[in-house]
Amino acid sequence: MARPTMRDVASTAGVSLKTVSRVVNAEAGVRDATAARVEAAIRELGFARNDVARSLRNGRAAALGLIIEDVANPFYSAIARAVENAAHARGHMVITASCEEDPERERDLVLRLLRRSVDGLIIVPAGNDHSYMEDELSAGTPVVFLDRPPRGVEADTVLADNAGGARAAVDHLLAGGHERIAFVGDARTMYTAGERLTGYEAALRDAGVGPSPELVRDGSHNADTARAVVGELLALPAGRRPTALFCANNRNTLGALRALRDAARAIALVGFDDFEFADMLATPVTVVRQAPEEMGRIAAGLAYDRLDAADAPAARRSTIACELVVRGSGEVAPA
Amino acid sequence: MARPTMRDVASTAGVSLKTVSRVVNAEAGVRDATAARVEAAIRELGFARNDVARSLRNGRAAALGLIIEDVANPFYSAIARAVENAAHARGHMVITASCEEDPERERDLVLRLLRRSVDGLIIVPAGNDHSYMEDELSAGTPVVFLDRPPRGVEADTVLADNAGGARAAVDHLLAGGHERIAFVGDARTMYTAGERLTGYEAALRDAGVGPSPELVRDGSHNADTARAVVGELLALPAGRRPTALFCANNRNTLGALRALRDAARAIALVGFDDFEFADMLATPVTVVRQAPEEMGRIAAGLAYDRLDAADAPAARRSTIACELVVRGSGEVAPA
DNA sequence: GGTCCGGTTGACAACGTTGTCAACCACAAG
DNA sequence: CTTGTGGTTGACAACGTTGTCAACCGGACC
Repeated sequence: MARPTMRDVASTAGVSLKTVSRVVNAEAGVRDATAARVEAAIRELGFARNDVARSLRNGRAAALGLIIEDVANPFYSAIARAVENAAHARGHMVITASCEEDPERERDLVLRLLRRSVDGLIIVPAGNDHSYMEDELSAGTPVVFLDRPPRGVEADTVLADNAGGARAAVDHLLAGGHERIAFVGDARTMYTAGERLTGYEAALRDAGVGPSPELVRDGSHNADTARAVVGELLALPAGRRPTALFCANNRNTLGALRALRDAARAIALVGFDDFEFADMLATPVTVVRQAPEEMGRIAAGLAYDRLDAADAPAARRSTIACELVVRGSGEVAPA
Repeated sequence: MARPTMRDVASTAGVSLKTVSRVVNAEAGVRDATAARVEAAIRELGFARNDVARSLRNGRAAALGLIIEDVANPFYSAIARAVENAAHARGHMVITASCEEDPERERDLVLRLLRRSVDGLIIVPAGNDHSYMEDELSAGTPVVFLDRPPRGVEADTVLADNAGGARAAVDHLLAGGHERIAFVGDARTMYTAGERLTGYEAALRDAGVGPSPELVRDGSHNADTARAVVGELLALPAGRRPTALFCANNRNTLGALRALRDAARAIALVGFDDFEFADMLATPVTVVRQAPEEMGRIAAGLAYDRLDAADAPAARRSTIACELVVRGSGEVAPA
């Protein structure tokens, strides 16, 4: 036989379809003897409930949708893991999708997940306008924005304290006597990059260090471009050359470290976002640690809260502190 | 209104439900004028097809299930990414789940995914007996085992050349003049660890180097235990101490490197599985590179092949070569 | 004018489950 | 003996879609 259904189990056990459903879902009100007959039939046929039909019937897929930039980036895979843990605790599954900073693809993935009736959606947004999901939001589907806030709609949001973390990093370098501190990161139009750049600028301003446009390199999104950018910075004449680097995310940190190795230079460096081998480099890398697991956990919590809530709570925003982890690279003295 | 259905669109457009279905699925045989009316109604109501109902109707969820050990491990997240790419090309989504080496959980996740009618299942197995999925296999659901073979059933399998890679690593160390080469890895009951240990033993035997049980440490599954194990090895008296380490996976490599740093020692080391910062350590790390992206891509390909095939092909097995990447740590001379 | 034809459209059932409600039974109480 | 009660059980509709088949239409042909 193909795949047995409750109907098949019912006829084998000599009961009605509904009674099988009751047994399968452990509902009360079935006589023990009847339940035993049904269970025997289930084992005999190797029956397994069809969860697609179940989802259709009750309108929920028992799943969370997760849209991130790229699962292969450790920051996002840590988030994915945390979300999965939360979902698993509910007996839910996670449908993960990478949108690669493409707003078009983000939108496509969001709509596809909603068409599948996910119970909630956690999304690291790539786009600049999320008004397209207004309908779903007001329809009550829990949507949580992670790492970056939504634009054009109100929704639960979980952010790192990007500006605070950046400020701590730059303050740390300033305290070490640095003044020519370069910023190496993504375009400031990208939310986290913008916030980190803002924190960088604020720290410099508060320290009375004038801005130096030449040292602000906001436009590199991967390790290769960061490597090239830092190569350029190192090639500047001595008086204009930075004595320290602030790298705004893990891709840029990697690229910058490669450039320093290429040039056999060891200038001060603080990276935003920790990484597993940070303590293993010749000069262990000082970083601003984010807490991706915690961010993922909290985001899932907000989604489930909203799912459970009788009335729709107002949009909530949670900001997670970052922590400066001093390891050595940030403590290199100015040249 | 709640969420509009085709029925709503139909009554708005003044056509039948079926005609809406035809337009939504871009089926031929609808007059242009009619299609235009339907499309207008779709836009007016903000209709989106319910894919759960669609999946129920045609028996396929348009999704791939992926079971791995842990998304947060870069080896697995690279696989996840490759599988997602293949699925995306088909308009499919991926449901990813981590089973943490727990056979119980593996089984639970497999059954849950099958209950959701996934089109295919790609699984890095934790268990020792997969006969429980025989029914599904013979029912035609494509199941591909990745990184480790199934036991108790026949199914498509994609493996790395573990023994060959290990042999290449140990040959390389032997060629460098090492004889006391330690093995640091998981329990040999775990497939990949067993194969790598076999390759290690074969290489030593072929080189005429007698076995040294003291140097075979098969039992550490994470960085911390590997660190402790290597600490013990380094504490052996000079004549018994290894002059080189072969670390059987990325967790063990990390732990071993930490132990070497702790002891401020630099003995030769080759790791199985590459990692992003391997070239950035004080002594760049020589590794046997696996190709997780390729493994994931091929696994997804096998699953889709089987899905498309008219008749069920026999179980296929694909073995992916590994490549020795020489960077420095494997070329440290014996003490 | 009748017939056939291709293109277009719609009625209906089905996918497998769960919620609603009514029916049924044995037994106790009046 | 009748009525009520609580515990079991089942019939039926519904979730929203798609496959099957029949009906319908206008025009070309005899």
